[in-house]
Amino acid sequence: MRLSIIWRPMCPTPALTTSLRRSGERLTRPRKSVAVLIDQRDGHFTSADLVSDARRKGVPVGRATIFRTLELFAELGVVERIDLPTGEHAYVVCEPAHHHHVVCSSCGRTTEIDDAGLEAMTASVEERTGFRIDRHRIELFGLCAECREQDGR
Amino acid sequence: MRLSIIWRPMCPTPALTTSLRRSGERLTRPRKSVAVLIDQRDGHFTSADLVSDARRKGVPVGRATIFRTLELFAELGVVERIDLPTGEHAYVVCEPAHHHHVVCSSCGRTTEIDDAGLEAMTASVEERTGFRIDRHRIELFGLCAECREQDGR
DNA sequence: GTTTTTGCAAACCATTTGCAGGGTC
DNA sequence: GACCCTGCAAATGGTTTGCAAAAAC
Repeated sequence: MRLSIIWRPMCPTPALTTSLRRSGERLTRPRKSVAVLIDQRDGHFTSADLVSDARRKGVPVGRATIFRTLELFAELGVVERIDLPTGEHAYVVCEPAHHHHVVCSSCGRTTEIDDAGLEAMTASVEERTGFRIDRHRIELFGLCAECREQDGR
Repeated sequence: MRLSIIWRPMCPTPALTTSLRRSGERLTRPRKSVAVLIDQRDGHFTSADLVSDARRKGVPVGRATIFRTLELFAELGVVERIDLPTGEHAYVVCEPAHHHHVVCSSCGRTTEIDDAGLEAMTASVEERTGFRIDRHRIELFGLCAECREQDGR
């Protein structure tokens, strides 16, 4: 006798899946699976992380689909691709509106920050350089409060 | 009769080569060649750019050496690796001290900017998030004055 | 029923590495 | 002369792609 195990996706946090619905993208099972895998992550993650998560948990999603779904989520603005200081590419979940992150170098957890004086900064740069700034990449790295406490610093 | 053409490096802008001398690194001909290739560039460039420049100009430098030399220059702080909005990796020449760039999306030229209110920004973020920031990546993209003028905007 | 998405494997591309020979100090 | 650097070609690792089968609308 042979048991076939059907993997059933848990209900993912709405943010990722509703963004699909709202944008008219098809809500397929593999995409839901990727959403679940992302939700089960804490902090930033790489595409390779998701691939191995999927394998380990027996979630039936192909490598290519994970890449394609991450790209899609990035287009929708619900995840963002960031570049770690090491040069690795990683992703973080985020609100479509905000786009700056503080990343903990120890545990990898991220916090979103709002403007935080960016407006003033770009205005100052525009004035002094003659550039007109239209996009930016700002990533801050450091230790979060919890990791600082654990490390006793 | 067969003419063999010996490629002689032009004298590169001091910054790159003196940084080698000063740090005790060997001043080899391939490294000088890479320095020249970089000097002949305007704006940011990729490793692939240098490889094709070298091939086109008949400069005898191996691909691996270009990568190794770029890594070395980056360690010395005379070039910096940046990540373009497209996700491509590129390099820009820079002063060892400053580390923020404004990159023109049209012509690729970069301008270095000093602090520009960053201190205030990180202080504000530290206070509000509990993180202690120890490194950051800040890249601003936009149109430089010249390109704006040409485009009539 | 039409159109989109998936999964696989192969292709691809930038980057790294091992190693023997050559250059620099 | 000792040690470092170079070049080649092969290995690598992440990401993309072509295509037929499967799923979503």
